[in-house]
Amino acid sequence: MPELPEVETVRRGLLSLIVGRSVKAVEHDTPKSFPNATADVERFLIGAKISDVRRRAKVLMIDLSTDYTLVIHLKMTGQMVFVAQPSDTSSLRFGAGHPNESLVGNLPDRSTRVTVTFEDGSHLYFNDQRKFGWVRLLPTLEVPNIDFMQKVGPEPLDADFTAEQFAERFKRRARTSIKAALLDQTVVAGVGNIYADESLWGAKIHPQRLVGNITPSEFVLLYAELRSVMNTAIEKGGSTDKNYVNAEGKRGSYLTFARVFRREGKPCPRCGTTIVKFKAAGRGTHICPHCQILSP
DNA sequence: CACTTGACCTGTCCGC
DNA sequence: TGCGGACAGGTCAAGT
Repeated sequence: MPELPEVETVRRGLLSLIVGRSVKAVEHDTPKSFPNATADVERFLIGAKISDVRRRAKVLMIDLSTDYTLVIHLKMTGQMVFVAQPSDTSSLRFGAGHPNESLVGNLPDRSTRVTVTFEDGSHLYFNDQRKFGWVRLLPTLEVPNIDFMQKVGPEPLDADFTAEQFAERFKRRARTSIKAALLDQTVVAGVGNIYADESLWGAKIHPQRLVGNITPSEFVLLYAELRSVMNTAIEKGGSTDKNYVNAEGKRGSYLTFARVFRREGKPCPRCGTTIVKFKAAGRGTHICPHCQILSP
């Protein structure tokens, strides 16, 4: 579930919560979660001070004073949660469904894969129910060289990323569906299932339309909708369906504003037609069958 | 090579 | 109530 807006929300939270703190200890459950050698951890992580928190696509990067970086992918159910005190339950006072509702109880819990303890006694927890996510410790200079960074497409929210560049990126996937192409991280970075559906609805494009049949003006519309939807989602603190929480363990509220995602059976906000859900590009897909038609 | 499907996991929900 | 199976979706490996 963490897509670009969710990872960006976590990044902003961590930036104000952990920069300047020094790492005292690190624990992890399985090598899959944190595959680094103990010697590297001892040498480049323990005692290091957090200097910056960055993001590229859906990948989070925590820079250390040792010129090493913690590279983190949350995949589907990953969370990065900072807790000032182990017994801090102040965030639990909000009711269920409230935008500030905490979705995490006392940490660590059974989903906790990595625990970072800082010198001042505060903690950073990497929780990941389904164990798809990972944390790796790499030299900062080597991060751009890992496979994912070499292949990933441009950042859709970059100020100098134009609609023309956006359309150009899709030419390599002309024979596939527009939804599959949107989800392809090598075309454009950071788009996942939620914002693919939301932006296609905004641009009135059926997800199964072939890329090669999308007109230039439709690409301009899709570009604008994608950026608009993602910016709105960042403002709302991201989308929380089940697991996603920000750096303080709190949910995001974008889904209360979603137009089609998880709204099957409800009316399209534009025309009132009932929204339907089906499978496209291997994913649950939501459309308005009146606004988004397959053949013109 | 271009593209699609399955695997990786666990918790939740649905139907019997 | 219990139980099996479908489902959730980011990415990579394997298959068509």
